[in-house]
Amino acid sequence: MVWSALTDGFAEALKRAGLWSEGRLARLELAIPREPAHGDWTTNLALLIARDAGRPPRAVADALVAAFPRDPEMFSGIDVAGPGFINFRYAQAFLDRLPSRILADGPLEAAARRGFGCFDHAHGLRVQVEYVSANPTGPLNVVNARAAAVGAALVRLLNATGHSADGEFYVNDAGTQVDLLGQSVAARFAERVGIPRAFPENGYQGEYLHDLARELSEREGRAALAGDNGEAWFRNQSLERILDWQRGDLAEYGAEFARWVRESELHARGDVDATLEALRARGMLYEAEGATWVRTTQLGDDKDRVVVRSSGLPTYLLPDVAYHHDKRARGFRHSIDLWGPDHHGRILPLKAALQALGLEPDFLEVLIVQQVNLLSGGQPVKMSKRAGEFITLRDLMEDIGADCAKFFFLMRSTNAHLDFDLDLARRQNDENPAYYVQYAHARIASILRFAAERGLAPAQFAGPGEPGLAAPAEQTLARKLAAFPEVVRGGALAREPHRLPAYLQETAAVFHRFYHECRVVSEDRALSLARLRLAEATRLVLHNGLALMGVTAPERMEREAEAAT
RNA sequence: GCGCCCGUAGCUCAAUUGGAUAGAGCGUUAGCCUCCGGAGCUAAAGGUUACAGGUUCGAUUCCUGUCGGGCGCACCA
Repeated sequence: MVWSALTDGFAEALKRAGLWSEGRLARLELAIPREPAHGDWTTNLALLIARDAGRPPRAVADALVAAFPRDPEMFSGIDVAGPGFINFRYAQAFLDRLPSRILADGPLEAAARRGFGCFDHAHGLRVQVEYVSANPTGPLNVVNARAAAVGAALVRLLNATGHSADGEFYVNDAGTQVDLLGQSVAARFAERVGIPRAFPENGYQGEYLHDLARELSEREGRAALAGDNGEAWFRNQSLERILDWQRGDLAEYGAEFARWVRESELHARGDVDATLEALRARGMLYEAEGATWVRTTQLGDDKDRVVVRSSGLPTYLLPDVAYHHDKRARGFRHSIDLWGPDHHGRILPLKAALQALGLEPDFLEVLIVQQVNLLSGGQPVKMSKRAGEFITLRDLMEDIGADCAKFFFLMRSTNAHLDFDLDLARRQNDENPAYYVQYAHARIASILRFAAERGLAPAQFAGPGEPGLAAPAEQTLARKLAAFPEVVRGGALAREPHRLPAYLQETAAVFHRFYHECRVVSEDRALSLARLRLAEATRLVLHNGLALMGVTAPERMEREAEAAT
């Protein structure tokens, strides 16, 4: 892989040039320049260490270039440019061999850390990604859908880059929200069977409450209503059913979770109490106004937080701390949590409380998944959370399909608001970027079928006389394919899955250009085989990129009912 | 009032963590199907990166302030 060759090369070059230090190598940043004239790879290392080395940037760059170990099979040119950039240019032989190497690496399987695009950057670092974690009080909404797409993609990206990452879903099945659910369903049920019962203030609204009430057995429900703890029965019955809905929808959507952890487990196991005592033992608690507080201000929070209310019940914070402590105890070295936009106020308190418990300051990383505005006909789709009327994950899957939904959610950076154009997503034509990428994949599959009918397959070689990739469109495409591992590495490192769809759209565009300029299957057998391998390598890269996004890569695509018009 | 996110082409968004001449899609305009899938391609037009300062070799990116939009600021989650 090019990235590791460059990294190793600079370690060697720094030593040979008498400029070695661990810290300088750590500052090495390799990038693929957007301007082709600046080569295929570039680094500003000389600019960064010039001051420290006491020499002008260009002199440092010249020294590094002179000392850089040459591999003519990989790079034909290493140049110093501008104020001191070092630019690398691929050798023709490297580009010619690239398709074969990509095909040898094969399909990407993130969980197995295998395939073209994977590289062991992290040596199995245990990372946990907690995402969605919706309350079990209703169907999953569009922000949940966005979080599901992003979280699942992050898990795959992390595994592809040598982390050992698991997805996890935290179920808030204790506390006031699910109690309120129980009260709401109990009231709806009572309504159904003709027993007067007040609907709770701020109770949950929406059609699904009636569905739940209908599903619950009239016999058991009536008995439960009569008992003292009727609401607990309704709460438990309802949240299990809602959890089943959520699990089913997420599985269908392709978001996988290694574990579903319940808040109630933490209470039952004594983890919450143990956390409280651990905080107390560390001198981080105090009593005031009848409540128990944790000294988070000592660790960067703007106020201390209540962990046990004057009623004796814990606030949300305590089980949250217990949960994250449990993650650490299970061997995860890092936790990436995806939270909704209305929860950013919880970041500082939780981080501070975890430190109060002795966890590393950077153990927890929180990504905010920003809100989604659904647009239809250029207008926002009206949703009323109060009335329980909103578009659900299931609605989205039925309307535009899981592939398209995931592609759209992953197109934008996670922490920016997203305007989701439903009309565009519904369109099955070239304006829809999801189809654009999938179409390129299907088109290549079609070319391969066409070639196979003529006895040509990418695995065949014409022999020593086989031509290289000479046409500009071929070279542009090969260079684009070579960039894929770096997109995966950068996307994982920056937690930015949106780089994948952007790259795939570019790759598809470059392929289409190649297709128009270069006839793949022709009378020239040797040339046909070389181009067929390039096309197949492109198909594999598109497949691998889509796989990281959780989007299918179809062999064929047919439009729905358009011939009729 | 305080905190977080955002402000880039008519619209929706990128810009490789501070890099070299700010790029795509949609929309607009003008073209390309005897040939491997036209769900495709080519070209044109479109910008004082909200505004004003600052930091340095270099700023869309970092800092300060102003303006505008969103979300928080509980002994709910």
